[in-house]
Amino acid sequence: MPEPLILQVAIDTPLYRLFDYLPADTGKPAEPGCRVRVPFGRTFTVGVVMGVSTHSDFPLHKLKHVSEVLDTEPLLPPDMRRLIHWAADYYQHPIGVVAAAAIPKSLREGKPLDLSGDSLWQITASGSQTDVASLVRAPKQSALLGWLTQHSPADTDALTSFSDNWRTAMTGLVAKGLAEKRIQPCLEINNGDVVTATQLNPDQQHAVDRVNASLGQFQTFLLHGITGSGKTEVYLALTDAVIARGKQVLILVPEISLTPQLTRRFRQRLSQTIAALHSGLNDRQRQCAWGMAARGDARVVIGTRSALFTPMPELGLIIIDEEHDASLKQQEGFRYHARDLALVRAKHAAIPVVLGSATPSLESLYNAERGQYQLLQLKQRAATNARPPRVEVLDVRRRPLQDGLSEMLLQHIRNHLAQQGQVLLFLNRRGYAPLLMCHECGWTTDCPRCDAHMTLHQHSRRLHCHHCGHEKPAPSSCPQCGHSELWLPGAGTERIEQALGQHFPDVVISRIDSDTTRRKGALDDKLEQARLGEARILIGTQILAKGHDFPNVSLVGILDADQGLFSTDFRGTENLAQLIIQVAGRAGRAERAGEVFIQTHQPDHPLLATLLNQGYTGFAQAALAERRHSELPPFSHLAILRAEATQSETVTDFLRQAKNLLTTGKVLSFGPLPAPMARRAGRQRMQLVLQASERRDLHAQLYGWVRALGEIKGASKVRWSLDVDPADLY
DNA sequence: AGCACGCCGACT
DNA sequence: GTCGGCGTGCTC
Repeated sequence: MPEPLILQVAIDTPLYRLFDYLPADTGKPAEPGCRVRVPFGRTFTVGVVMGVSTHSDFPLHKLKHVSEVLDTEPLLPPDMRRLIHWAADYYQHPIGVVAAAAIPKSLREGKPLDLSGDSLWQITASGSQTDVASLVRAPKQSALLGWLTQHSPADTDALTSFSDNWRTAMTGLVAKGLAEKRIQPCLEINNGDVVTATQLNPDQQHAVDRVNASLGQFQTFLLHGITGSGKTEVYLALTDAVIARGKQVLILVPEISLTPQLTRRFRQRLSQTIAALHSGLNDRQRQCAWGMAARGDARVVIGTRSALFTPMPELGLIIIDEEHDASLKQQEGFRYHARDLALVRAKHAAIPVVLGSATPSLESLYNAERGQYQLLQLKQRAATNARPPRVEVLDVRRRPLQDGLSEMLLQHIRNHLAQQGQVLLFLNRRGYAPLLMCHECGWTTDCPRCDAHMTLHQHSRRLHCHHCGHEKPAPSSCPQCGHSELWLPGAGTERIEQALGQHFPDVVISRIDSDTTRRKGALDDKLEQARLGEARILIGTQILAKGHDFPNVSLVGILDADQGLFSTDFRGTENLAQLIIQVAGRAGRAERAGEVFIQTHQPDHPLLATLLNQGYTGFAQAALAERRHSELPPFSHLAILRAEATQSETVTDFLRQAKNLLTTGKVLSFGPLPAPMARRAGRQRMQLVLQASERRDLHAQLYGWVRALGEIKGASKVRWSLDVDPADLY
């Protein structure tokens, strides 16, 4: 009797194992990498075959049959399956959940891979010659034809915004030969002229040569290039070289809208099929781009974190832009770091990786220092006449701040505006004021569900909790003592915008934060307005710090550096230093040398001093020395068990038992400690921090420990998650 | 995570 | 009587 064939299937469920199935009754084979529909519990679900075997640990008579094989060709090639296994093991996350993260949603749901692209409708030659008024008997068609003369070709989104029921009219126009449907491939190819490459400067050329010399083997390069030094030119030259060898290139960028910008630049320069994977795509476009890369039709993929999981059969190079950026680490569920996984993928594929940044992470600098990575430096600004900005600390102690702005800073703003400069102000706090306080009795606007204040949003006269989303009308007098004078300490972007409007009534001010850019396309509009110089003062949050080019900005102001200086997190100062350098890099990118002003109550803070006197590298040296001294990453390895429940005793109990389940002295544990915001959205949050000197000791412990956690009594009342290599301790 | 079973309270 | 509250157990 032949041994039964057992299919090992990854299923999107929080269980740390594969599920064994018998082949489909139809006899259709399911190779590893194919999706299968399977009976699971009392329902059906879609899974991916990760392997086949001749035996199962599960009783044979209890095995069910696969109900349908969804792919004839493997959807996930062997290297992707290997990466999924590796990641599930490293992050101690259920393999089915990891596999699900590697596949676009529509494919995860079992739909066939559809590479047909978007539908576009366009006016035909006969349509453009037809007098719109001649369609008197069909007013809807007449109107649509008139609209099409202006908007052809139009996609479904555009047509829907014209009219909800355009399809009937369109069918009529198509029948009359006045309009036609065309399929737009989901990959755009540059049909126009290719912009010629600019001459690389010696630093750039050296970097390109070094990476080119390593093609075909695993090697990590840290490309440390000051802002404006032309990292993108290096990426373009490398991509060109790799494509010329018949290989594909994967480029990862941080979240928040940088993808379109970079994609545009690549399309202008390379007449290549480029797939962009960013948040603006719908499910269809996403799976189409993914599929084109998987077939090898797309030679370049540019995307955010999750694009790391795009199958690319001819992958020759991975580039991680802004490798220090926190958005490369997923902060919920499957908490992977795309940069770290990229290194694993590159190692398996025997190809080089380039990590680019003006402010590399301390981990990467340390790896470069000890020879793990090759350091490539770009020290010259690429644009010939650009000069580095002048940085000045504004000591705001004992000087009255009006709505968060010092008189010194206002004076500088006046000067720059008078000289036709553009001003960019950065404040990582949105809203009008971070809280309201009663001058009489000290009452504050505490969130009922969090250990946090509620922020006043003046425009809507409402209080918002930025941590749980709770909202209510802002009171006009104190609800506790009835006093009518409520004090508004501190300022957010909304308040700065209003104050600036009073100081500079004739100047266009643009506020760029998540409140003003919620509408789709609003961010792009605002960025365009800023680039063109229509808005003379820009005030914004984090969004403004990320790589956008504003050639006319001559003054950059960091309104509250104290926020970062007082951060309790071990990466707090690193993040602040990166932010200051990144934001400062927005100043004076064109012909004008810029000025950067940092408002602080801590002008003598050693971090600021080191950063300003010795630059980012000097700061990094000092910060690494501090990390070494306190045995923090990269000099030790951390994992956090985060847990929350409605009752704090439930959480403490759970974490205490978890701590008792640790079996080795090589892993130290700290806690249970309350999370920095102990109560959030009505739930009590605690954590247990694990620390080990050796990575392998930590991982040897995690495997059994994580599986034992679910067995803890009372665990079902606790929401817990493990974070390996946490980005922060929050 | 879903989903269903199961055993107690307040409704037509 | 039964609708539904969420505790508990299971998923090849």
